[in-house]
Amino acid sequence: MRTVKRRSMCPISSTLDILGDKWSLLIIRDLMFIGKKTYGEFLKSEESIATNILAERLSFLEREQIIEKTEFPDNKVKNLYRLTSKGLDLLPILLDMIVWGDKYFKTPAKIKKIAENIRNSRKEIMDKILKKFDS
Amino acid sequence: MRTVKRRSMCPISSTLDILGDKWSLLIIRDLMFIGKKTYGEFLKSEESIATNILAERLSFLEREQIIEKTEFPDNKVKNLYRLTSKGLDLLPILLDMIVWGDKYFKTPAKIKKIAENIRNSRKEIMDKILKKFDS
DNA sequence: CGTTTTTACTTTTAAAATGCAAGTAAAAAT
DNA sequence: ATTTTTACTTGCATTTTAAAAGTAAAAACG
Repeated sequence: MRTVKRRSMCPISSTLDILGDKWSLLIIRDLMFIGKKTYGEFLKSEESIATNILAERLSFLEREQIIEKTEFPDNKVKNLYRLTSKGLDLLPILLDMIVWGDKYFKTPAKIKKIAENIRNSRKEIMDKILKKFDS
Repeated sequence: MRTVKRRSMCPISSTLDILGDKWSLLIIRDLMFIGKKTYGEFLKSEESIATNILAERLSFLEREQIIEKTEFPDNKVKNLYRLTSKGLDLLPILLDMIVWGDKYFKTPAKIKKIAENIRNSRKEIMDKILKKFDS
């Protein structure tokens, strides 16, 4: 089981201790923006995460209380993952990454529009996305 | 030599293709907030990066044009690293990580104040930091 | 009701990345 | 002339990641 050792008291360092890898924030992206909720859906993402890595990351993020796992209604084999408030608080970081990534990489026109929208109306976009997760 | 393969056209994924590890953003933190500029200074950071990893990351970030290396004035053996505008554009991400990390980890009082300051006056703080790098 | 399919993993093994310690080479300081 | 500083590189062990195959229980199907 993966354990977390904080390398220092620095908040940036500690954030990276948990999220500093190539996959964790993609899972959170899928939950935050794409509406994915199950293991099988995460597995189908374009970036092709390996199944053992996905399993390890999901259980780690759950242990860190960034996501939580619940049962799917009327189905005992399917599980439903969702962001906790701690996970939802990562929204600003993801939005900044969209803006930065869009500026320095070639992206589809659709994404360019989203990035511009974030640059112009960050607060409104944040509220709109968070509203979807109101419980 | 480390090469970058984009896993997808997603800007978040592409950002992580470059910065999705435990060290790169700490080097950028040292440049952005701590005023470090040389190999030896980065090496002394509290998080104890290994010397070969530091060397690899510096050359990778240079190749990605996030930092640039110049000669130290009046010293042929010392090098001076600095952020490019592409590197400076990572400031929002780092600020968000300070806020998130501070919220969910125990941090020194000094950092708590900085995090609150970022939450209340994000724009002003950004301008202030960027002004230091005006060239 | 029996068989197939779906779902969510786990296991195995190979490859790559990271970490640690020691070594190097040129310039600067003494 | 010798020592120290600076910026790395090299070799090797350990850890992490990746790819592929396997498992087990529930659900769907005929």
